[in-house]
Amino acid sequence: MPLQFKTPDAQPIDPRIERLVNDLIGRIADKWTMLILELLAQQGEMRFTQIGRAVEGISQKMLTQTLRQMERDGLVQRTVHPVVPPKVEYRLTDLGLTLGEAFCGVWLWAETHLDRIEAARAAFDARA
Amino acid sequence: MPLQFKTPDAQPIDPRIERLVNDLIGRIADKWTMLILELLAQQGEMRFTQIGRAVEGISQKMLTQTLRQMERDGLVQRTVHPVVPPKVEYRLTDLGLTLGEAFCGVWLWAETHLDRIEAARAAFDARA
DNA sequence: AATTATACTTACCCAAAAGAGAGTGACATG
DNA sequence: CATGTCACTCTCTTTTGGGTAAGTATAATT
Repeated sequence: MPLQFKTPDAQPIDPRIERLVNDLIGRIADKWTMLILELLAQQGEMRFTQIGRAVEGISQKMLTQTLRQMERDGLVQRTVHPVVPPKVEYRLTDLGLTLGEAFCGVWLWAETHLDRIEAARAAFDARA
Repeated sequence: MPLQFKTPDAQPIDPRIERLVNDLIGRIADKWTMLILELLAQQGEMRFTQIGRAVEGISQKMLTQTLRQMERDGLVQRTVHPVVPPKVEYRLTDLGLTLGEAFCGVWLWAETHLDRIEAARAAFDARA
């Protein structure tokens, strides 16, 4: 029988909360979500294609999908203006804004430690 | 021709940095990485199977893979004790620790706003 | 002589995620 | 009358993520 990883030997904090938080982190800690969050945090209100152009490499499908998820989670507010051609605007809710602020530290970290990471990688690859 | 998302119309901050940071975020904003980071931040040094038991649902494969990546990025230090049976210990580097701190805000946020998110979801699903 | 323990690696496979590309509706403009 | 715009949606294919199971090495235990 192979290893199984079933019974934890660390202290169980509060399994219910723990699971929910991990679940939430898993959903929010997603590349596109973080990128869009950053963008909207600094740009305010934006339209669909505007976001698409700004977030490099995202496909229409992922854009819609991510935006919908964020809307469902209460992070963005979606405003449809009933005009032709359609005009839909996205902006962070206050909940989204607070998440943006929480992520701020991560961005700063990334910017700050970019070269250390690249150096670490180079070193690692050289060793291997 | 469908939409293309090529030319940004927002101000280009510094495309090189921007790309690198996004890239980095993309690699770090991964479920397992974040979970292991959290774990090591609060537990200090841990062995392979210990981590495996503590991180619920992770398979050996993903554990090794994630740990290797983190090592490569300079986030964890891997110490092999040449004994039999093998003993390998993992701990965060100072770089890893700072990242853990940066993420701390996100965890707090998740814990704090859990119910608002669940409420938002319920409301959204009710509307649809 | 067989089993146990640890920290893996390798091979195989499947399902889910993501990308590419075309299509839609309704009006405005050339 | 054709073309373009916007915010999508739909379908198809490719890529990736990740699970399962087995194998490896070595020494101590039974």
